[in-house]
Amino acid sequence: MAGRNPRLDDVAAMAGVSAATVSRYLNSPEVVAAATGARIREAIEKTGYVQNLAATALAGSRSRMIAALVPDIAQSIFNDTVEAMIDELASDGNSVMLALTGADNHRLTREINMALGRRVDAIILTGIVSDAEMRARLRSAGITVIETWGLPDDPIDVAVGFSHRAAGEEMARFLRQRGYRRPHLVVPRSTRSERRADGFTTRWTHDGGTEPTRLEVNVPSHFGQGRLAFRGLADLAEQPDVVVCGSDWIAQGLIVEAQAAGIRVPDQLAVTGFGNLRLAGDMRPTITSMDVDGARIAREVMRVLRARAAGQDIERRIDVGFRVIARESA
Amino acid sequence: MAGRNPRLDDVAAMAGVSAATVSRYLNSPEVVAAATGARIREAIEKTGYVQNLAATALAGSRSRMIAALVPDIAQSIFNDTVEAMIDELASDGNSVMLALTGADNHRLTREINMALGRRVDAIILTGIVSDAEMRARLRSAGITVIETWGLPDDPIDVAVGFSHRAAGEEMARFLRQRGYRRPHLVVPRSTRSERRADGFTTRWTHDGGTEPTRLEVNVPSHFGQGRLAFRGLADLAEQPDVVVCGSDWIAQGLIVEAQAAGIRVPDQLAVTGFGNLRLAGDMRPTITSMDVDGARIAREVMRVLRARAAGQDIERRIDVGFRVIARESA
DNA sequence: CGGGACGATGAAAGCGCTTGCAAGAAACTT
DNA sequence: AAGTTTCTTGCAAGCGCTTTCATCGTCCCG
Repeated sequence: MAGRNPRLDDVAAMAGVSAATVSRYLNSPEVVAAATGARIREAIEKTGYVQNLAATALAGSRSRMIAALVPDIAQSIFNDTVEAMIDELASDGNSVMLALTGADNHRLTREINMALGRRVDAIILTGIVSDAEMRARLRSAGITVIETWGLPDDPIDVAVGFSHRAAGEEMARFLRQRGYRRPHLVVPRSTRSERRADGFTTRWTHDGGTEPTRLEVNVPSHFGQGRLAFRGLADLAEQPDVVVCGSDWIAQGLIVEAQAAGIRVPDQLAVTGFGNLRLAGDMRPTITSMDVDGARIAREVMRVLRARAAGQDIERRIDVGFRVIARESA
Repeated sequence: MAGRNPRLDDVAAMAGVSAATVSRYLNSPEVVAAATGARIREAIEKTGYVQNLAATALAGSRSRMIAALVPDIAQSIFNDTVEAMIDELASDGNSVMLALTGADNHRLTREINMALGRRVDAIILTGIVSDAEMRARLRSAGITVIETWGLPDDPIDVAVGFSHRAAGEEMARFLRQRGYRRPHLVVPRSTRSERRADGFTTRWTHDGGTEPTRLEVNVPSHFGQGRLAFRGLADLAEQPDVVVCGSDWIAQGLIVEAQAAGIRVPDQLAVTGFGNLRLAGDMRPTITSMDVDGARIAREVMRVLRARAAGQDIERRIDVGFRVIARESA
């Protein structure tokens, strides 16, 4: 074993047992005799042995790797969820392959293939896989596939999320009840945001309101887009009394810009965000937002994963809901 | 091949060649004859073959997996760098194992072991590995280890970053030159931030200033801590004329809170941040900050990785520098 | 037209681990 | 004391790929 990494054999030889026994000790210590276990432990210590997990994955049925695909992490509403999941997965002894899919389909496809190639135990998706062929492949891959944040009618395997359309409707109901008349929507170009905006519009007009005006902004959404959105208001024929933003960052930027222009929020212009990020409660004024419990999503994902690992059945659609957090800005 | 994933053999059989040839086609298409290649391509298509990368890693010398260890991603100054790196690595055909180490050493150790076990080709660290034994293990692991953001005198392998001490000194110089007299430091409890604060203090007092007051805040730093920091000012015996914040988020929170209290920034109180996040340029007033080119760090990391893959030599300490971005807030 | 060079391919030996099967030892039973 | 169980452990056959070495044509040149 000079010059190379110690292997199972080396440990076995030193402990005076076979490789099989060492393997058993590693995977289920309780099946080897206590005395033998002690010798093995000592040998591992002495050799500095580190199990080669590539070999383990190949020989065994599980890789203990989970792929998480997210659009981005630079500034993302998903980060809390992703962070919580990675934490939990790590303490269960898994590794997480994080892949960024951006907005385009091509990268999603590439990363799914990569994950499949690595024989991950599960794939956690954020964002929608629209390609039918890919959905079929994932479905037949024989691994756990969890779609998060959205809640499709027919998930690939399991979905953990909420209805974005319903969330939009709820916001419309809330603002209408507060007496606002003329909402303006700032909508990031993502399927989810658009769905919320559609839900809002449907509900608003259904309740007798006039069709809300709408401004589309690029993803990922950030502070600066809120500023742009504020300037965009000048172009509108009629001024809105409330701006419904697709994210808290946009709301934050819009508020700061409005204040700089001497406009009082919410007296002269109300603003709502989405995501209930920490900053929403910290801004002055505090931002009315829509809360989605990212940590809850992470917990449910873990529950699914653990149930699957234990061979138990699990529901296919898990609704974590949402709720409006009424604060000062609207 | 009924009921199981297609293997190299299946493809080989269908294409009428040996497994070795298919393997060659996969790894260096140019060495197999064009006609053979076409047949193989077709067979891959038909079988829906996906290379088992666990087996590839075991048989070959590389795993094409890179481990990236970061303290957190929920709200982190490193995210831009991490995102850029993951992107680049993916387009080079690598997978990224992302692990969160938090503030405590225990998780760092666990995740390094996991990475070593997976036989990753390289480990990219953010944050300092202080444990001498772990440094030794990493050093002797025979893989590329890149420490980022910091710039230790004696890197484990390669370091890409800048001197936090020097950055602190530079900020002191800058503020002194602007005529400020009484700085107050808001310092997140991380080695890097503390080093910058120390650099600031050293330089400031060396130049004849009085020792700056200092408030420590928890990591990860965020908006809300800026608000707390502002309230903390009331407890100071003498009011500062400039608050030097450990991050742009803190600066942002502090500014918003100060404005809510009717204090004009920077006339009555100047504020500086760190990181030059997008929001720093977007706030009103815009925030004077310290720019570290996260994308540049990512690029340099990639350069190191590619040089190593090509067997070339590379310098051990790569200084990406920093610079003060003077804006309205100070 | 013989011989060396070269290009394309196959055979087979691993890479380091897991796991089904079987056997030996030890502990109970009757 | 012989027959059963129950524990422990070893043997050996993979898991699906890569890679060295050897083989077999072809092509080119003198």
